[in-house]
Amino acid sequence: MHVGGIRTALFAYLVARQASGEFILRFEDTDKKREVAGSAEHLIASLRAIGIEYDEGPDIGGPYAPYIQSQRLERYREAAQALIDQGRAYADPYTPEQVQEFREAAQAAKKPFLYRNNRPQNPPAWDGTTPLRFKSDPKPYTWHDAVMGDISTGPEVIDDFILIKSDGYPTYNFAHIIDDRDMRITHIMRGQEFVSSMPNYLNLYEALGYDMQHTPSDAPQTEGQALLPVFAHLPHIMNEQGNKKLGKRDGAKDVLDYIRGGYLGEAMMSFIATMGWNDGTEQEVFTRGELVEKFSLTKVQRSGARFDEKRLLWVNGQFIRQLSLDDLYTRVEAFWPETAQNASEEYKRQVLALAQERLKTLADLPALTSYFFAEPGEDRSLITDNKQLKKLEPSEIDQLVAAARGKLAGVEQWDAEHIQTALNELLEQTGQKPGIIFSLIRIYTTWAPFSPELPATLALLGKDTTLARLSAPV
RNA sequence: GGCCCCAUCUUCUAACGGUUAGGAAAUCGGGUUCUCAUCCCGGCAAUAGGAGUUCGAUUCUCCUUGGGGUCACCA
Repeated sequence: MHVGGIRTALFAYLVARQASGEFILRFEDTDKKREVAGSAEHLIASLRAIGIEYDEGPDIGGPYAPYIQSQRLERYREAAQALIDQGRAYADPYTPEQVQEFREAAQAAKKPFLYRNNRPQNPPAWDGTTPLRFKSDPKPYTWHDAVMGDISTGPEVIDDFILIKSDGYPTYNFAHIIDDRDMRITHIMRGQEFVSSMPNYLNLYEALGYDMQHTPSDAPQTEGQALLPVFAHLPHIMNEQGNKKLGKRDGAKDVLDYIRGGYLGEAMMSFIATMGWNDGTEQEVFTRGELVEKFSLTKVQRSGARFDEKRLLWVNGQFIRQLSLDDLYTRVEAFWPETAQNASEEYKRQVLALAQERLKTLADLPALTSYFFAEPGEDRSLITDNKQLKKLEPSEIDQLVAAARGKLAGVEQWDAEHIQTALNELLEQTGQKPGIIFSLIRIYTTWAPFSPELPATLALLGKDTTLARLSAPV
């Protein structure tokens, strides 16, 4: 489940929460040929990881169970039969090859394909082994979309689409409408690609006896007649090149990949919500509570947004820094370097406190902290590439390191404050700049390209380790 | 090709018809006793083009161009 799909779910979730409504999860598993084992569990895990909770669903049940379309076939058959009885559905007598011929003929004539141009005069009774088609009533429609605004189309886009496939399963086009009615769905949010199907859906809603003038938001639910749900079609999230909608094939990572890669669920939620939505102020990151409070479909962008991973990285850093140390500690559990295995919890918490403002993702932890848990490997290039240190003779370096060791050995109370004092005295005694002496100590004790502030680092490393690393043979 | 939707910095975006067109990311400078990060300050950078309406258009209308979607026994 990539960010595009998650965003659709997120917006629906936010609208539901804001209205104190229910957000329900329904599996639309009517394409048995393309079903992927494990995808249901994966999808649920993705929703949970981002922090989207549903109130009714396949695994938790609810008043309109089952929430799995393959278990509701009887409902679709009943609804289909009602349509047949009304004369609004009929058996498709053609073979797939014949339909394909119609399609190619339309293409050759440079016209859009419409099945109804070949609608059979006297279709056979439907026996369930052929597709069942909707007998459309082509007409123009104008409707309101909560995101796109008012949209109009002509009769030429309405066709006799398939209600039930020859394998007995309904199409999405049919099943979702029946389920939505059964489950009293008030809001439909989905990708923009469904806009072009809307006229067909509207035609079916009308055949089903819907009140075409009102929606649940402007009219009370009436017993006899179903009301049209609110429609909100969301613009696509584009790939980073911006030339097509984001999909797995363009390397769109699964949201769980981001979680595994050290991204916070709430950072993902904030980032995803602000792709195509903002509250009109200059606020850049939002907590879930703020999103529920401030989200509005009317402020959703109508144009597609590109997926900008750099911005996600920044948002993630923002959230990491806002976490309490306790909270952060529980979240980084799986990200410690292996060498931290035997370290005490207290020690790890202190290391984490120093690393917190440097973490862009939780996965950065090992690179930032390894020298706190194991002897670092010497990397002389840190000295030879340093524009101040490379001017020094090796003997000068040895003298300065020895002086530092001697000074630090005399520190009685080993904490950041006393180390700082000793370091300042060392500066005076050697007459060297911080850029020389501090760099040297930092490099000898960590052998890392960067590390937290020196006094805190040494304090945490401990006196013995600090002195030992400063006396290592060069 | 028909139909539908869209169009502000590189990117995400703000702007009741009246603003030096704002913020954020990225990037480039500077500051915070060493590095990295944080934080702060500053720089760079946009209304696709053309008509029209209006005293005045990023904003309203039309055309052009560009982009996306769709035209499945997929959703």
